[in-house]
Amino acid sequence: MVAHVYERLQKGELNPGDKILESLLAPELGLSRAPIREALRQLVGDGLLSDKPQVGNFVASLSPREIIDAYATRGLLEGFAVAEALESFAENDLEDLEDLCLQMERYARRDKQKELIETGSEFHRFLFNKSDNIQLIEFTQRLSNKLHLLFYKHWSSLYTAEEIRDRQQELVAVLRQKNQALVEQALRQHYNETGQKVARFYAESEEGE
Amino acid sequence: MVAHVYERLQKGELNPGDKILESLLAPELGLSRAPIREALRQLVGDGLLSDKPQVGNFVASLSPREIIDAYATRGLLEGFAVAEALESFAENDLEDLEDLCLQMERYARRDKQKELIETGSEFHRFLFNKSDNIQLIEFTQRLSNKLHLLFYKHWSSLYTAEEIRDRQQELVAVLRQKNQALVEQALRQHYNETGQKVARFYAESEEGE
DNA sequence: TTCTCGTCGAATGTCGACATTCGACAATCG
DNA sequence: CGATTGTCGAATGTCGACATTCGACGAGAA
Repeated sequence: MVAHVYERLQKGELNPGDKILESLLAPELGLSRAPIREALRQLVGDGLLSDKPQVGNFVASLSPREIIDAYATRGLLEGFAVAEALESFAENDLEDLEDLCLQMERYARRDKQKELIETGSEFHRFLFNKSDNIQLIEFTQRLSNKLHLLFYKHWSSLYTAEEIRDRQQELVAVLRQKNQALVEQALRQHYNETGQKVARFYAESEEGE
Repeated sequence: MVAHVYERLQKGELNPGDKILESLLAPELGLSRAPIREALRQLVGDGLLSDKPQVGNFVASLSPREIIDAYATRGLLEGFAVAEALESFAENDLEDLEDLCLQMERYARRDKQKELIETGSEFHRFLFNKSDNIQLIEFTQRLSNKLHLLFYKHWSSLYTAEEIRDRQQELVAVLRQKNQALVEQALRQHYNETGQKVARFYAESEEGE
């Protein structure tokens, strides 16, 4: 199943560039190669793996530029989605979002990496939930999977607890103004900053190998 | 191969909702079911087919709403890509684009459907070529394939020859102004209009069945 | 020593057959 | 007569084996 490979990727047992041997995964999961191949194809479609015909599947390895671009694209999509659904954010929705900000701060302070990331995902899922543009949702979901998995390990070390809280709260504050263009711009910048940071962080950690 | 199914879809031999029997395609192409399944998975990933587990693959059938959303998303992506690369459009690039506009008008007048569509694709490919955001390019390519194939038949009957020329020329005129926000807005509107029109057209042609 | 060529192993791509599951039809019951 | 259930066919999902191709290793020549 694809969930198994997801886990392996999260646990860091598989690093970017590593080759995925279907002939190893198959007996490991007690399945034949056919369903394994299907799962791998799906992961390739999600951008988590890259496929070289007649050679094999490899864990995707993004260049700093690709990382930045991927985050920028995510900001573009999410900014548009939220701006379109801006009207449907009621005051109590915004308060829920602010609660999530504070919760994230608490998790960040206590080094609860897993819970922090999960709450962060929930925050953005909440933002997106109001959108009903299926196409947009699908693309964003894919990007989210991709980025989430590739940088799961680093996420919690990018910002301090205060920065996390402030950055998220700023987004909520922009939502309150009910200005579409502003919301788009804010989310783009939000993701651009994170993209830059991830790319830098990633480049440094690659140097040490 | 996937190209074969593409053709069948273009020729209208396969209509939205139709079931794709892999056990029919396999002998037809002289292959076993394994490579057929891989090709179908790819088409599902591109959004051209939908997959119901344990049931089969079907030609994707979009609701008017999904059509509108897909075009809106395309406008979002292309608008952003072109706006980002706005600086790199030189005057002779713009002139090339204007030539393409006139060529489209000629093809439209002479009912050269195939050439018209191909030139239209070239126009937008040209717009996109300056972008180097791989993630953006990939998403747009997918959307392009999807929309192109599903509405190939109708494209040439949506606008008159003059409308086609004017609409494209207006885009070039906006490019000339070198204003990012304006470009984004223009391309979004461009695709929104087309999306609305395709959705209407499609809904009407569905009624007659 | 270094470059080239040939061989070999291993992993992917493909195949045909089997198992499983879904959907339709029909017989039975209320 | 209508609804429910059981049966049957057919298509998908899965499997193990074979064919093909790529990459590495090693031998030989310059």
